Amino acid sequence: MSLRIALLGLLAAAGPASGYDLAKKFETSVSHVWQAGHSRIYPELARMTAGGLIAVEAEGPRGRKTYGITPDGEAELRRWLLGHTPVSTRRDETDLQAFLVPLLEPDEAIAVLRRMKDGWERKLAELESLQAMRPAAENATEEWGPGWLGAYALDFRLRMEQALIDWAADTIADIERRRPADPASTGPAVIDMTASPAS
Amino acid sequence: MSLRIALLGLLAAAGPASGYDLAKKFETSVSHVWQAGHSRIYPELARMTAGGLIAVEAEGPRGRKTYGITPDGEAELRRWLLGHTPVSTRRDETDLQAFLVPLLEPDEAIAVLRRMKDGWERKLAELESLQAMRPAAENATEEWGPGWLGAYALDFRLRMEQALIDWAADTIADIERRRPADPASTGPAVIDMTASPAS
DNA sequence: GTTGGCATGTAACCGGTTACATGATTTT
DNA sequence: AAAATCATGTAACCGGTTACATGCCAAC
Repeated sequence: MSLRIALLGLLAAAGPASGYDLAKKFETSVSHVWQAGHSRIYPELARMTAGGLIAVEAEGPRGRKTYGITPDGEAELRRWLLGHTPVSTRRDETDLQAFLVPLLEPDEAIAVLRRMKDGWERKLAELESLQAMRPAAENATEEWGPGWLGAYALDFRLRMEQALIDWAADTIADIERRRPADPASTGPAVIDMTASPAS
Repeated sequence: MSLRIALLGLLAAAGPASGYDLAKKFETSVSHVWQAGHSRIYPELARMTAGGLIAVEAEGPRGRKTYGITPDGEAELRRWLLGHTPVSTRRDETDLQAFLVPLLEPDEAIAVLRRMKDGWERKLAELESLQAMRPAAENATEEWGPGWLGAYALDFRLRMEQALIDWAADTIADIERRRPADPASTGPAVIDMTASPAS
């Protein structure tokens, strides 16, 4: 259902668009928040048209179909936004890596965490440059409205990246603090299972 | 591939277990980080056994099969943890909601954000109580090892929840600041599309 | 006239969820 | 004897990814 909502949201906020347009928006603006390829978008648009949530408003050159949101579609979108309790089915590989990283030797764990941190820092820089690009009007006194779409989400993502970076830094520091000072103990890189034979 | 890694990780950290045991661990300890139902776990265990990553170590009462990780399995796990660059395919409905919330009227948006914040605060409290329950030994001077599994992940999740709560609080404040003071402008609850007809 | 971007779609596959299905053992 | 829990599996469905397939139009 979420792809449907994302599409309705884009049509509501930015006006009529074709499947191609929407796919490109998913690649650019929305990509930090949701991803979808055209191969899922086209069938979904067809189903939504059949369901009366959107309608073909115009047909263009290369078989281009421009879709617009219908009142039914707006109602559906509103219902979701107002009534939907977000079921947070987190399934990010990063979480899993955070969970399993203690299985590695300290030096290895630190190396892995450094790599993760580097990636997040690059991502953060990218998002910050995006934020800097936003027109000043949006940062100032402009009134509430669809133009704001994305500003809060960007802030949201920025905070997430920052939290990830902080976690990595603190975890690296913690491992270094605990690491046995004896260099000989940095032994063979094998998972040690003897310490906890059972749960 | 990630379910496979999660299963290998559990077997490496906590020793041999049955599919049933693993499914229960997914419900409890791992659930904050990764979810999987038994209907995916059993076939995956079968495939991993066929691939030599795990092996049936014992058979119990009700057809119970206890699996243990093999050297090949450990190697696979290590390879993933060391070499895997996390492809962060975030697809959390919360992100989407953050993105679309400006489509609502200020009052509505605030109500939605408050609800989200409440949920995260409950989750945070739950995680904090989990953290408090951890044996003191783990917080002190214990050496690096598989016993640490979960402590960093818990910290990770705590930081995420806190960042979400902060974002919601600041966003609510921002909307309130911008909201037109005139009560009459809190008009019909319809998505206004006139302000931005095209991207 | 050829390259590149516009534009739409389908098919195979993969991983996850929900529901179906069965039966053994232990506890009350 | 009944209920709860242990324990394993399969099937239908759904959503997403990758790859396949086609063709139009504009620019160089």
